[in-house]
Amino acid sequence: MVSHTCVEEVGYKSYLLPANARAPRSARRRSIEKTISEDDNMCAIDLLATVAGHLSFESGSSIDKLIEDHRVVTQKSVKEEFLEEEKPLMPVALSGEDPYQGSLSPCGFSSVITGKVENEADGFSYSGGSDACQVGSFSEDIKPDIDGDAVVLDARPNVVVSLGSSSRTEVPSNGNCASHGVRDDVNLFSRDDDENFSGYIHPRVTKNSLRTVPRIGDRRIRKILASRHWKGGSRHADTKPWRNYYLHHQRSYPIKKRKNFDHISDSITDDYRLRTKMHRGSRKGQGASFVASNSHVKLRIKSFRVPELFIEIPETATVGSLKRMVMEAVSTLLSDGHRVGLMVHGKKVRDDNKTLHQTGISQDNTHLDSLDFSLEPSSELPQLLTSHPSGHASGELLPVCQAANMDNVLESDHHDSALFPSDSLGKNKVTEDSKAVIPVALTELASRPPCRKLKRSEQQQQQAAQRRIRRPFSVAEVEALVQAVEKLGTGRWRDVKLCAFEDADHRTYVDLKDKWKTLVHTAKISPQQRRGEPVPQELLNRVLVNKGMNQICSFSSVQLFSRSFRALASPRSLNYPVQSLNRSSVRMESSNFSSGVRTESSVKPRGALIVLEGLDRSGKSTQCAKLLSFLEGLGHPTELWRFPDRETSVGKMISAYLSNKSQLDDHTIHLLFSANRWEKRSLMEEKLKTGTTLIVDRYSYSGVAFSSAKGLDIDWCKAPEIGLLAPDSVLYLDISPERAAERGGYGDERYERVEFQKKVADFYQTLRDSSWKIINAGEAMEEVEKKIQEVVLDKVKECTKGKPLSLLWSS
DNA sequence: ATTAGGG
DNA sequence: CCCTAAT
Repeated sequence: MVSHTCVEEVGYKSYLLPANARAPRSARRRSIEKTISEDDNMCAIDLLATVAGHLSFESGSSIDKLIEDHRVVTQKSVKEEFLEEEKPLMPVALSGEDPYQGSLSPCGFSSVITGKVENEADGFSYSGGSDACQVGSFSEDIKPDIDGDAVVLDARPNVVVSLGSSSRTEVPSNGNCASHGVRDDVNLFSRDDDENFSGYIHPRVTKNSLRTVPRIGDRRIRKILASRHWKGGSRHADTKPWRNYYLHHQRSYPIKKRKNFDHISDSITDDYRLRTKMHRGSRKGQGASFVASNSHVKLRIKSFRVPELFIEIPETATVGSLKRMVMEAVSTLLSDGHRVGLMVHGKKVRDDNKTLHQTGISQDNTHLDSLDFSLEPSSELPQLLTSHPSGHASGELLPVCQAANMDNVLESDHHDSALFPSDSLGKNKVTEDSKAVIPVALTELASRPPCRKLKRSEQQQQQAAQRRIRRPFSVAEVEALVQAVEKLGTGRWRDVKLCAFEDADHRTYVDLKDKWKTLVHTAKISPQQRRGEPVPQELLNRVLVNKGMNQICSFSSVQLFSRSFRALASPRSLNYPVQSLNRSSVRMESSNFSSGVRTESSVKPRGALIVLEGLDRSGKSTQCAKLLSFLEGLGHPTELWRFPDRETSVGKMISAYLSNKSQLDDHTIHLLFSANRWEKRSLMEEKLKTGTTLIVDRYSYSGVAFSSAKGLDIDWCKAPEIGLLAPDSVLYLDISPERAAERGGYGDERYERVEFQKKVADFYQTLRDSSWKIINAGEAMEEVEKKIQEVVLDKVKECTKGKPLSLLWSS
């Protein structure tokens, strides 16, 4: 019909609509079977269908013919450049002024109807305005005018044709006659919408339906501000042949619909769907008002936004062809995997699994106007329905569908589809009705084609089924997780899962990853800010120690460990070059440990080695975490370490011992603790030399003090520690054993523990040296924190200035 | 299928 | 916990 120019030439992408896109809309009645359970798409489709119907009508060609035409066009592949223009609104035939009422009453939705009516009335008014124009365009009357003018939208790219009134404005190029003509018509149209709708669209059916059932089905398309730009067009273009319309930017146009209460509308939609073959969704009710009784929410969608369409078409093209193009474009859009987007209070709701209630859509407090439906480009096809193919709840559906009301159905569809009150237009589109028009069965609509599905219902189901329940991690789980991460590092969640949570089906590796993420966060914040079951600080510190650890790191550690271990065994190997760590920051150090320590350190700024010591429960771990945050907050490279480091080979032995899985002689375990520090020595030196400050939770002093308290000779205990890096500062958190015991954690052997701790405290005293700073740990946590910060900041500055590293007890 | 991030 | 992009 219309010659099409290639859009491509223009530089746009031309899309051909799939021939199948439009199916003949022969079927008028909506058979349940036909209806496919679909989601949003369906709704949209329905709307489109309606629109299409109108268009075809206007063109005067029979539907079939239209279809044919479309095909032809498609095949020709024509690429025409058109700007699209408008879009038809679908006038929905309304009988009388209050079609709704008429229709409703039969259905029993009178109340609803009423509400709607008003709304619609509003809508009408709109239509009367500029918006109306578009509508008018559809009418045959208008055609002539349009044709004459030749709607040429223009070749320029990005011309947007808006269906709505606004569109006109936007389309400057045309602006002329055509537009004007259109407008005038529009007004007319709006009036006649109902009649036109019924008549035109469904000529056959129309007759009866009109009379008998007043439906409402008008829709207007308005242009809404385009808030979204998709690229969908291009995307689609690549993969699918489309019509010649551009979807560059799409804007959404809200289409207003009226409810169709009569069959006709439904049938139409159904037919359309069939035609288009799009089906996936079941139908949805049409604009609906919602009311909800029970826990059902009823929605009425008056309009929804569709993406913006760009069309290029030669001036010589006929209006009819233009309309067809638009129609096809719309159909294609709908069929091409677009889905309905939902916005609640301006916030986009992406989680299809959420329940309406969770989303804030509830019968009582929902302001329907706060809901916006829109068509969105979706890479994926409709995904929804598929999940629950089998609809269970047929019961409700059937009744609804059948009895009912197409209207209801339609409305539902609309909802799903997208209604959307554009901001400009649309807020009020959705209104609440006092009554529930459609009882939506939660059940699905699914498999069958229940006439309509409510998205909501679907969502609810899905949601219920999919949203997993929250299962807070227990301390034991956290420990297992921490242990696994210490072993495997981060970045291997699959392995972590297999390693520590193989039996916990409800913990996916993603969950573990997420938990780790939250643990790291938790460890960084102050205990006061934490919620939920408190996780032992000890574990959190281990989290901090291991955060960001990856396989590479662990590997390095192992290597370093081996090296240092060898070094320990035979001093000869001390000059073993430090292998470059995986990290680029680490440079190869050719110097051997000892020389490096003594001489090279002064050359460049280095990190400080800060050690926190103290009795159990003195607050070391907590303060370590705070100090870490503090230094990191200053932008100072800092890491938190702790001994024993259970990650190493020796560390595992220590772990086994500590967990009573192995019995070791006190001397043996002491040496293991010492070896554990030695295996980390080289890495420690690397870190310090490369500017990283290390905060170490327990160090040689603890080892010596505890072992000595057990009865070992203190000098013997110190021997293996000789040669380790000496801390730049030792912060001793001083607290009396009794006081520490009051903090809990000593369990039943309180007395024993206290006595032992006293011994430990005594040995600590003998180990004091100039690097020590005694901090009164009995003070408020904040005070302690503050004092520590002062001391550490000082030390860090000294080290930055080149304070040389020294060795422990070497001289 | 996993991972890494953002929500 | 979910969702998604990237791998």
